Amino acid sequence: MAAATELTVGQVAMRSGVAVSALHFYEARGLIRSHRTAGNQRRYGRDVLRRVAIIKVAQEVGISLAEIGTALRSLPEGRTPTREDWNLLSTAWRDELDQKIAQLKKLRDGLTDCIGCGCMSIDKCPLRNKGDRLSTRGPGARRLLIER
Amino acid sequence: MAAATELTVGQVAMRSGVAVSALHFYEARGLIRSHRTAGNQRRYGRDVLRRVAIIKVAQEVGISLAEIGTALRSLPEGRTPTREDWNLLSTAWRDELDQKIAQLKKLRDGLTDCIGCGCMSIDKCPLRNKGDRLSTRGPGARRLLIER
DNA sequence: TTACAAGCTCAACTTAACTTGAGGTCAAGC
DNA sequence: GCTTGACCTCAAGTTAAGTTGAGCTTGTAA
Repeated sequence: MAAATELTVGQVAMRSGVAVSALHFYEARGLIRSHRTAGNQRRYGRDVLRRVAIIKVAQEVGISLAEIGTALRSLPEGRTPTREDWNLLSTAWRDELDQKIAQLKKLRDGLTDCIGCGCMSIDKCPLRNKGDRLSTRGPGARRLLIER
Repeated sequence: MAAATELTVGQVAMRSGVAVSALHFYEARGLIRSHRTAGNQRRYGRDVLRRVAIIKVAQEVGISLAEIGTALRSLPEGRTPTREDWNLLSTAWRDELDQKIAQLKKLRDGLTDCIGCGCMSIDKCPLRNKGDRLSTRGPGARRLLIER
């Protein structure tokens, strides 16, 4: 057994709780990186664990992998994320979360107001006409809960 | 021009703001209904506008079409939704919304606590280990923001 | 040295919610 | 009577985030 510093995909999967296939996928998307052994197998530095942790947290916040990738790649020199970097990212993501919460609250309040009114008029219901339209932009599936 | 009571798909699309193809789609999913002219074209009663309005509001709340369909079909006798029905649905959906908001708040508070700590330890970070795991259940795409 | 687990690649499948396109019909004005 | 726009059906495409499987290679423990 070599120095305990290098991890195989299986080990990373185990320790991070994400599937091997997901790690392959993240790598293809440029979210994590590995080098290869002579036999073409992936080996990861320990920093990959922190990266994966960041990815998972960001996903729970509702950030897409594409955005996460952009954020990670925008770190100066593409270096391993430090405490400082994490501060920046988590602050930004917390702000996004705050916005989403605010949006949902607005919607809930509208819904609360509307209970009992039963109007649901296409033209007059405040729920339907107020606020930025989410839909109607380009093809493909819609973002399920909220657009930015 | 016949009595102004019957609407064509195009008219419903216009007045409701959803695409004709989406209306076809909703009909295939059993969310709305139509009858056909001699020439096999769809004609809708005005109640379709209220139904579509309900669908759109529910979607903004983050309810899936499948759940919306179930809710609509569970209305006694499949009748046109009344004020009463709308009350029931909107109350239930508001509660769901409340839960989602609460969940996001928990996440945000965790994120806030973690800012500055920079730990991101897979094993120790409270953000990573606390709370119900969302992922890891069955194949296919994950619900983007929140599982129920 | 021989199993057998763990890796590798690449293509295809999954879900949700629609959209797009092809190929053909219906209706209404000129 | 013909052209034009609105309709119709059905199949296939789109996005996100992975998973699943086939077919083949590595690595390691007995």
